Amino acid sequence: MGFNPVGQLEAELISALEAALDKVLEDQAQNIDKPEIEVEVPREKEHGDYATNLAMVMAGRLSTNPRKLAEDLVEAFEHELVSKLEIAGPGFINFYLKNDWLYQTIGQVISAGEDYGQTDKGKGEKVQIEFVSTNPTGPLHVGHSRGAVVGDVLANILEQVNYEVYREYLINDAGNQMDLLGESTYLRYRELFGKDIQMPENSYQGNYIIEIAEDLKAEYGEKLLEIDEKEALVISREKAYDHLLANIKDDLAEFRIEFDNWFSERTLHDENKIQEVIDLLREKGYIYDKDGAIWFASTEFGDDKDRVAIKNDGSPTYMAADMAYHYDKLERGFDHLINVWGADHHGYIDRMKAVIQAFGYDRDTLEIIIVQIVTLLRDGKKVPMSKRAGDFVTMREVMEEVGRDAARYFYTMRSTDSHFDFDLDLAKKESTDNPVYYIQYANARIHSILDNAGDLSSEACEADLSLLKDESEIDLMKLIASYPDQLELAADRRAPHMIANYAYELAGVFHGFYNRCRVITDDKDLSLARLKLVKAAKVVLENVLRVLGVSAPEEM
RNA sequence: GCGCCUGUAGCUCAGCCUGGAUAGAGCAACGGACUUCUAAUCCGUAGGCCGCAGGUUCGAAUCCUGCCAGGCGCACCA
Repeated sequence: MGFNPVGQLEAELISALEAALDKVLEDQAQNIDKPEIEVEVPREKEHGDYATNLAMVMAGRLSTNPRKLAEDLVEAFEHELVSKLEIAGPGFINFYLKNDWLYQTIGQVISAGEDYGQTDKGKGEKVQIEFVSTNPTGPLHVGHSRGAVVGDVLANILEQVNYEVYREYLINDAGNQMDLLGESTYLRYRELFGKDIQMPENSYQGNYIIEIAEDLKAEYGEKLLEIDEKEALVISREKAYDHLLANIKDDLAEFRIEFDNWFSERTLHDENKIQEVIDLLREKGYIYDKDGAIWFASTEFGDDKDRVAIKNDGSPTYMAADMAYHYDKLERGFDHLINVWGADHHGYIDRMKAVIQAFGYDRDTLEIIIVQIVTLLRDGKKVPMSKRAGDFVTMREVMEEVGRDAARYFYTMRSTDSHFDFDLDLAKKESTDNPVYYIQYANARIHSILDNAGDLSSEACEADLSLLKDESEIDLMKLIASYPDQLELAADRRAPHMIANYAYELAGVFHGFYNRCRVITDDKDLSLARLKLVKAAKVVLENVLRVLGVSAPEEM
């Protein structure tokens, strides 16, 4: 575990540069602070495989000419993989590498197979990631889908680089939203028997409520009209709850999203956890009484204002339940907590971090990832989604309209910071415009090549890769080699879209290679070498698609 | 009013955290490539005061400040 060819190469270049710098400084008998040395891949290919600005940074400190310093550094530099050094521009040092490291890497990629991409960056750190966590009061809609996919893919990425990831869904199954759900269902039930009903202003009015009411009718007949209304409301609520939660679970499962734990908020109430947490915080001095309510002094930790935990009617706020829930998380021994929230909850961050601090943990133990809103586009126009009950597009509808693969890819491909315009027409298109098909088509082409190669492909492992010299071959090898590094970066930045973009780029480079370099030719040695490269590309493409949760069809 | 996100090519977006050389990609437009492993592909052309104004720096799309515009929030709702 821990195979990251690009990361390793960069580390080697940096230490070789450091050695060169030491040599130069010693010659000049200088004693000066050394900067953090960095190498980067230049934008322009003409600037080599890597470049460093070290000479320019140091020149300032030594008050010397950067180009002169660069010359000294180049003179002192030594690394077996570097074929050529060049000084350019205001004092950049450009590195040109021998291809050997690529040839070596390709072999390692094939042996690693589906493990390729795994590194030890996370060192087994235990991370809990909580996402989706919607009320079971209706089906998941498009707004939830983005958070669902982002959370899932982020979890996959973290797992790849050896974080021990635990996925959790908090079921908000307590409080007055649930009661309202029960009431809405019961009213619809009464309506089925011809009773006049008046749906309250803020009730749930989607058609799915009527379906649940019909289930109730089928199961209980008129019985719920006859019994005590309180009891009937509870039965209605529980029926709706079971039904809707099952729906949510089905939808997510079909979207290839699985959780390690479904945490019921009710258990916190039933097991008196909320009171326990309030007592604990009161002991610490962060709880006080005012205006008949019980307050949490979140301003002690940077929140805008203090927050009510127990209302003056004696019932806990959602905040109180969340406090108890997060205390429970912390007590379970995770090293780090990540919550994926919709943009409409960003105002909640400070108070939740205050909670974490009040419990005596570092506020950064809890990390909130905010996912910006989604707009659906059809025919280039926004699909209207009013907040009026029932008037929204569900996650299932989108999934069924564009397919799971496209839906998952689209929800992943943009930075979570950006508002996202989901172009339904594009996602459905089976053509070059659609990034999902573009990527999957690359995979299908790989399979086609391997099929055509027949027995030849089994000999490919022994191939002499030094025959691979075409620019498109080198580009492909480089991109393949960078996969573990990309995963580490995406994990670090909590940026699943980087991996979606990587997959797209990989497919693009592969298509370029495919068009330029015919794999199976009369030249057997070259054919074998290219087959080996194709096999490595297959490994990475399949791995990255697995991380994205997108299928890799063998033919299209 | 306060907080968070966004503003980069006609459109959709990368790049910004960690400053670097001529700012990238896809779509749309235009021009090319199929007797060849899948043309669902590839190659090329054109397209930019990186929202505006200051500042820091040898160097700013990137860092800092102010402003403008759009979005989302600012409950004893969840």
